[in-house]
Amino acid sequence: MTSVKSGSKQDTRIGAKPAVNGAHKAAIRQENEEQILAAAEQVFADYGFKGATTARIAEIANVPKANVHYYFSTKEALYRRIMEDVCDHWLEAAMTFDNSADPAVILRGYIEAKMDLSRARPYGSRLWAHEIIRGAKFSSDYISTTVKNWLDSRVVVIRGWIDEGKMDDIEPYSLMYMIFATTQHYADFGRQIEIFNNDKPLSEEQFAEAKENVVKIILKGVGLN
Amino acid sequence: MTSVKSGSKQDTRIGAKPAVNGAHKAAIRQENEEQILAAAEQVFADYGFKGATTARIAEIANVPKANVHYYFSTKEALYRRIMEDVCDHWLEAAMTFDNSADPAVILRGYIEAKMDLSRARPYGSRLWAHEIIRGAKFSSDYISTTVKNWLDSRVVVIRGWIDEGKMDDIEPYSLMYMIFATTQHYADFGRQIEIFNNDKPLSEEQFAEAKENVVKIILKGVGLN
DNA sequence: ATTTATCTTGACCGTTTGGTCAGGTTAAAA
DNA sequence: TTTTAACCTGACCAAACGGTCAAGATAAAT
Repeated sequence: MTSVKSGSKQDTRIGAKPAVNGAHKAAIRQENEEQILAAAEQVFADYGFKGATTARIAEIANVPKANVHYYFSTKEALYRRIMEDVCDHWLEAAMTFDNSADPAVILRGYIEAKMDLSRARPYGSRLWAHEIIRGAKFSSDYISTTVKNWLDSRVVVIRGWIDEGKMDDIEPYSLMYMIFATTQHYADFGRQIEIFNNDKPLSEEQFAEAKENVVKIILKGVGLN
Repeated sequence: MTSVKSGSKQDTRIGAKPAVNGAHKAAIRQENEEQILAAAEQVFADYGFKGATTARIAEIANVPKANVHYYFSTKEALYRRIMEDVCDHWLEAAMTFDNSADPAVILRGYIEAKMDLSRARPYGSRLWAHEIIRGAKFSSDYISTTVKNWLDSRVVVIRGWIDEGKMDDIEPYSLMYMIFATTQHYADFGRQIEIFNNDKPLSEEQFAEAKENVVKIILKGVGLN
């Protein structure tokens, strides 16, 4: 980790100065923000908004607490910023649920995308879980607009499939909730699964098998293929 | 609510005194403990162990904060006590998953029992979610013994069904995780579902339909019936 | 009627919390 | 080289935190 950041001692390395147009300062800012954001995502995911402390975030980010407040005015501002990131990633996965292909292909793709997201960014999933469990105090607007609009449009697509006789007559909301629940479970309850798995995280093979099983049960369960 | 509890003023009601053998004192203790436990379950479910405050618990239980500490020595003792209750209720639902009947009947019964528990005691489910998300710091022993033993024994039962050709060859752990996830989702993410449902909690009819859909998808998904 | 055991609670304590700030360092611009 | 703008942080603060306690109130036992 050859940090761009210089310590409190003067940096005398050759080439440590100019670059172009204040690139050094910009790099410092970017690196510090990233470190703080990553630490905050983890701490908020572990303890929720109320339970998380700025001191712990600073400790994990490896910066003094005052520096956290230099980059993010308040704990709430930091939390909101991370929620935005989480939502952006969720939207990305949502985009894989288009309506341009075979229902089975689309559902498989969406389930796999969500499970991969669960594995790649478990902290984001857990943060979302905290947020909803607590009553969605910061994100009810986002859910009742962006997410709900997306969900409702997918429900229409699914109802279309049902009307065309491509799948069983299943209430689409129930199906979508099931997909949400199952895919996020592998992140949110990852610790529990780990304990059941003899205190070892799921290997890549185990996770791939789990993914395939989830796809298989759901697709067959709604009469696809 | 004709409280047994007398205020700070003297209680001069006829019949307010003896009962039998200190029954009044016992009733006071029971009522206060119940009120505190109910309040604590809610507050811990909302904020997790770290985020919850004894002041908030006292406020909701409608007793002075010092009284909370009179009945439960520490915040942690109170938390552990509630976790025990939650585990007891989980065990009750687990018992419905016996191995004495038809696989479809057993699975249906277990799924319905877990969903009913989700609806009847959403706070317990959310508290469990907090506990696991944070890393099961208080309950990893319980999970790695009681819960794991139960789960492993159910996995054996399911493998038996598969060997007998009664259902598809599905990894039993994947199936059980799916049931855990989906049934608990209706409690843990109840707020999200409520928002999707036009800001109204699911009615009894809606919930019954959801339950039936979950059962239908999973049973068909694993090739039962 | 008196004693004893339990219940009640305002006031308090040491610690942790989110947040501030003055005074310093460093890098870029002039 | 000097100036300026951005970055850094130890020390600090008021509020909130978990927990304690002495003194009083109430109910059961004697």
